[in-house]
Amino acid sequence: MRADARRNRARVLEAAEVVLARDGLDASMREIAALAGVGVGTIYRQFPTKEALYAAIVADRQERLAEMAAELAGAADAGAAFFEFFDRIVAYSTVKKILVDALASAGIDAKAGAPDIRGAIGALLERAQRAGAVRADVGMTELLALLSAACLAAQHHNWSDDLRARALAVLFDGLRRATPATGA
Amino acid sequence: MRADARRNRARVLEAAEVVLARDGLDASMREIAALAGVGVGTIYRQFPTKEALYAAIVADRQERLAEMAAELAGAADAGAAFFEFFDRIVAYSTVKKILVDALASAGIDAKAGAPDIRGAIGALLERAQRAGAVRADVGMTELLALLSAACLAAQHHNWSDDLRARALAVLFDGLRRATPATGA
DNA sequence: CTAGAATCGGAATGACTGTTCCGCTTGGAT
DNA sequence: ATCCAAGCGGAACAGTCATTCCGATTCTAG
Repeated sequence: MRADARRNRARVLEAAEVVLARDGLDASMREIAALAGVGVGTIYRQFPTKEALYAAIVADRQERLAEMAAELAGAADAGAAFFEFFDRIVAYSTVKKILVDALASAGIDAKAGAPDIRGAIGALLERAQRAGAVRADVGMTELLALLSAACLAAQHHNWSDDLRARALAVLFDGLRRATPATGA
Repeated sequence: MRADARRNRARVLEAAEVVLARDGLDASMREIAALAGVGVGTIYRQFPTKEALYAAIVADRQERLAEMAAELAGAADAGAAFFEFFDRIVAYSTVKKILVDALASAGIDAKAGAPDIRGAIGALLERAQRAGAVRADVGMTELLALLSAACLAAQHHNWSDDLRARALAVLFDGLRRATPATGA
């Protein structure tokens, strides 16, 4: 690979991340090319399609998520590990919008699969459920929906650490077990 | 107004709501027209622009939501009323955010004349807490944070009715009480 | 320095989009 | 039954988009 090609690849990725964060997934290739200071053809040499470009960015973010999960995978307290992972993702998402998009493609959008992330979260969930720390009737779909919900709100409203703690406390209580039937 | 025109207007509104909920902002007028079983020209006779069509749906939805809030304000079961209204708002938001964004980008203020949803849900919360259906240590701040989270996720991922029901079931259990000291 | 291959920019392509327009159809008052 | 304006469908227009393509440029091996 020629030196200028490698340099342009990096510039394109950097520009794409900026434009993606600002304009969402409707960002146009022309705009990314303009910000990177290259022609659109240059982008297509490295990334055959728009989805491929986004996938390259998302894959990087997902890798970092997986590392975070792996750290907690062998923790002694399965319940605490699960809830801490949840909390750390939400806290991090306040800073990184891209992470939210990564979660979207990993969990809810069944289109682009990310088995490593799903697997990592799934393992934490299953361990926590076996330990009795999380109710058994919660699946990956519901979990990712709620995790994504917290991330989106935290990012959108700039949740303070305090608000995050109180909001997640309520959510975590719901995740622990179904409310026993006690009227009302 | 001729009878067939009125009938087509209703069919267009119904179809537009379905398509917008499914495809988001990228929904095309052709597709709405196809689902409604009319030509695109028929839509433009009633709604001069795409934004006008969105505005009509927003107005229609807000009216229905305001009616429901008034209805639930005096319901016998304060807890059920609270949770039902919460659910309705989340369901409604899957459509509303899309529309509000579209209207905002067009410079139209969609919030003018909107019902005071914040005040409505505040009243419902207080009543539900007095009835013991919602834990007492949840304030409007936490409630709105969680409500916003659910709405944002529902918008962002186009939650199906089924997913919304299951995700909110967990959240509602968390809202009912702190983790029971005595398990079931 | 030179050749020639790798890489470039950006015009061209084709498939969309919202919107306009017009000849044909049809409701409903007479 | 007749009439005609209100209403209709969908082709046509102008713009966008992602993607392809190719002549011009630039890097680098020899």
